Amino acid sequence: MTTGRTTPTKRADARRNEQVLLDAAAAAFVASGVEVPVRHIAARAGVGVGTIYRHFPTRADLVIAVYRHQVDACADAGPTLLAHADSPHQALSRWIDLFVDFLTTKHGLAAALQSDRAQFETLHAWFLDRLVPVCAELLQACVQAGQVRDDIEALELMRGVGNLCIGADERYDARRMVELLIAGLRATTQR
Amino acid sequence: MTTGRTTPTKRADARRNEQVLLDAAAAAFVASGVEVPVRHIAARAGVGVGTIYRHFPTRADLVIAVYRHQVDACADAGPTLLAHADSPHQALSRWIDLFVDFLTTKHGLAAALQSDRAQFETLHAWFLDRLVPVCAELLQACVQAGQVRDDIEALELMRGVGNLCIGADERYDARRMVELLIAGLRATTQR
DNA sequence: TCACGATACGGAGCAGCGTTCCGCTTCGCA
DNA sequence: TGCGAAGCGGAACGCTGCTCCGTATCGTGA
Repeated sequence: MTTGRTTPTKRADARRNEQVLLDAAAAAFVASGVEVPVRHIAARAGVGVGTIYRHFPTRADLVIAVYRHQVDACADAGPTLLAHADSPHQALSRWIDLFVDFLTTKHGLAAALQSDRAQFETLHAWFLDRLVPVCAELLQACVQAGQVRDDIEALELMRGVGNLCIGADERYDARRMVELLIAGLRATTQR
Repeated sequence: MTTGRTTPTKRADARRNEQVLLDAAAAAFVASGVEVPVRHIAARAGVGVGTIYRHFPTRADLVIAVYRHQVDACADAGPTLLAHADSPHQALSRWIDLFVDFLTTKHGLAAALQSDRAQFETLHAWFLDRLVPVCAELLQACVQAGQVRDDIEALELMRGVGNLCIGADERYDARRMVELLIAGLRATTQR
């Protein structure tokens, strides 16, 4: 607006720092979970906290940036699975598997997504925006094939699956619980 | 040990304050959720925060005290339901209903139970200790009646149900998700 | 090559959290 | 009624996410 041409692109050090930050955050998330303090990430990256907040206005933006590729991959897998699976239900089931994989391998991510702390609302919203349409497409195909009851919304299913993935450990197998949920989803002739 | 008889019971003001605190906490939980700051509860009760911490060494102890009666009632309902229901599965289903009722009517309680914040671990442990045996008894009866698959632990089911109750609102009906989970629990002849 | 404005950085500081600590007050028995 | 024990209040501590601004660095036009 003011100059418009002095520095058309980000400064080299800023670009470098952004990548350093993403790497440091990813490492910190693995080491200490997604709730690791911002200060720790800054220290690991060798920068001040101010630098983090300039690149990523809020914690959630940083988490989103770190996991963006994986979430995108999960979203993209939906149509592919639908096209190649034996049945819509199999496609849905496999896609849910991918989603559960993602959530359970990221220490504390599922819990962070559902935490009612305001800082994570953006994160929550972004995940849903990105993945709900994909889930809805799969679900719709299942319903049309008569393989799944028709009174469940994609949003509801996603949130249910996400919730089930919270706090998985050796005594709580989230995948098995999700399996139960998906089994319960099947269209039932008996009632 | 030292005196042993000077003051056999708590002082009157302490007993009074404990009740005031329980009432204030219950009101604060309803008004602002279980994550309401300790300072707010203290202010509502008209006491200092120190007073809260003498009566309830940690937040979790206060939450436990507030909900103790309701949790006890839920635990007691297990055997009763089992004795009077048409089938073990019906008893289990109704008992889970009670549990879901409890969790969803307490704003944020389910989330607090699963939060990985250390302060809530005691709370989480207490809930499970109290309710898992009851659930196990119901589940066992269902399995023996051949109504439910036999490879699910009570702890796992409880945690799954608890997780599903997190963040219920007008767009996410936790009860319906739990219904799916319980439906998925049924013993299946097909595979 | 260099000067200078735009850009980016670091970290002290703020507000809010749970929890601790200790000087003061109140209770209730002897 | 005196006095030791019990209880109370709230300042203070260490932690959090996040903001703000003086300082340092970059990169371009002269």
